[in-house]
Amino acid sequence: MPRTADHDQRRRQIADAVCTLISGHGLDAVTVARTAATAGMSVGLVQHYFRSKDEMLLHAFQEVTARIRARAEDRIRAGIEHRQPISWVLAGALAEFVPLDERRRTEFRVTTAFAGRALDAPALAEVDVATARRLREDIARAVHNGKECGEVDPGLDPWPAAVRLAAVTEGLAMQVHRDPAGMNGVPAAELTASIIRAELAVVFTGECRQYAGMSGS
Amino acid sequence: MPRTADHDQRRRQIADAVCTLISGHGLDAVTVARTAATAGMSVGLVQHYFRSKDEMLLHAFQEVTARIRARAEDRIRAGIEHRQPISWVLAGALAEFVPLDERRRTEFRVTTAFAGRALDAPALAEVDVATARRLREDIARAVHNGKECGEVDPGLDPWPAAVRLAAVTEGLAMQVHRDPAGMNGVPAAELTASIIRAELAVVFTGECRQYAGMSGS
DNA sequence: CGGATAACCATATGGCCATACGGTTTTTAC
DNA sequence: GTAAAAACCGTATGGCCATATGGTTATCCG
Repeated sequence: MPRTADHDQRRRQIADAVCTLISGHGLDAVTVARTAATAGMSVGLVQHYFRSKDEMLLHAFQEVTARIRARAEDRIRAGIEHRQPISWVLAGALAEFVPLDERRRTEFRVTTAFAGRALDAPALAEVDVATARRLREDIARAVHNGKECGEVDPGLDPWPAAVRLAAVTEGLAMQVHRDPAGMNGVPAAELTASIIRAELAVVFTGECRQYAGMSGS
Repeated sequence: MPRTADHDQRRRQIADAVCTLISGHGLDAVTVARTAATAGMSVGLVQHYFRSKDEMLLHAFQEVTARIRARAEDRIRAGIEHRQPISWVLAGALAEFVPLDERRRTEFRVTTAFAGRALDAPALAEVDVATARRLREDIARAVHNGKECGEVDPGLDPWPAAVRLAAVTEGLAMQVHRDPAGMNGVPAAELTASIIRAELAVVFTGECRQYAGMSGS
């Protein structure tokens, strides 16, 4: 009987506006009024879809992390279809987190801003922790699968390796964020590629003798 | 002729209050009034020492980064005096940045909060960038000195190695921050030590045949 | 002693923001 | 066609905050 609208689409629209504002002027510049204006709607409508500002921010955070994760998974799926070695696929997926172009830069700014606020906002912190854990699990699974393909030494424990790879990726993202032009004459993209490659070479020591696979437990 | 007070001490006192507030309740909880109360003084006095809130925050950020750096340098100096291998000394210095105890946890929270705000505060960003650059320079110098001691292959370029070591350290700090208890049954301290050790082993491949030294260009 | 100067204080002010609230419009079911 | 429910709007309100301002107090020099 009632008038109807696409709830999820509206909420995504608002989340987009939040991200635009954060990326452009920082998390402190995000007010409900400004978000509504950016999204092209009224303050009241934003309130209609989110009980409070905190709820709105939480949803935006979940939205952006989900989007990044989806991109990484797409890359992995594509790599598998093209029968690339796992280490290649993983290198590409990890590079998704390093702010090397405008899109990734925007995402990095948004997630970093949220991570900063997560320091004293348990709901945001939970998203942050869960996201990081999932990434580690994905990496560990890739390493595990690498064993079956002969790319990884069967005796290697995937977990410390996953923590390590997640750490370099995240740290590298910070470095590139601070010096987008690169360091000591080396462009950021090359630096990133070489460091990730080197780091993966420590784990993926064997040749690939099967096609790549990332799925399965 | 005038009444006199220790300017720098007062400013440090205020910076301490800011850090206490950030660590306890986040950067958003830092107001001039609350800072004054925490520092045990009036709002007017804080204004007397800082023209604006931004100036106050900037000084607090500089203060805390300087303090952390001083601690790392102390560690290095002590290591040199005890004739430890450079890789040992460096391992200890890098571990200073990982939030493994309450003091480091507090510092990590404060610097991370500032790093988040630095996304749209050029003055803070400058401090952040400069701090990171200095750390890389210190690491690169250590690697360079490692060559003269025979711990490092003379053909190795210290710069990518320094970026890489800085990246793992920073990334590891994030991981430990999110999972202070450790991951997959491995305590955070052990995980940290083993990863830093492994990472350093890639660079410091030789035996130490001289006493350690970190100074010099 | 006196006055200049810095240290220090309490309050006023003006702006911004999250949220509350009362309303109008549109759709659909019957 | 009408009633109900949701979509949507604009404004009011109350709180909080940075900063401005007009003071008082202590110290020291001459």
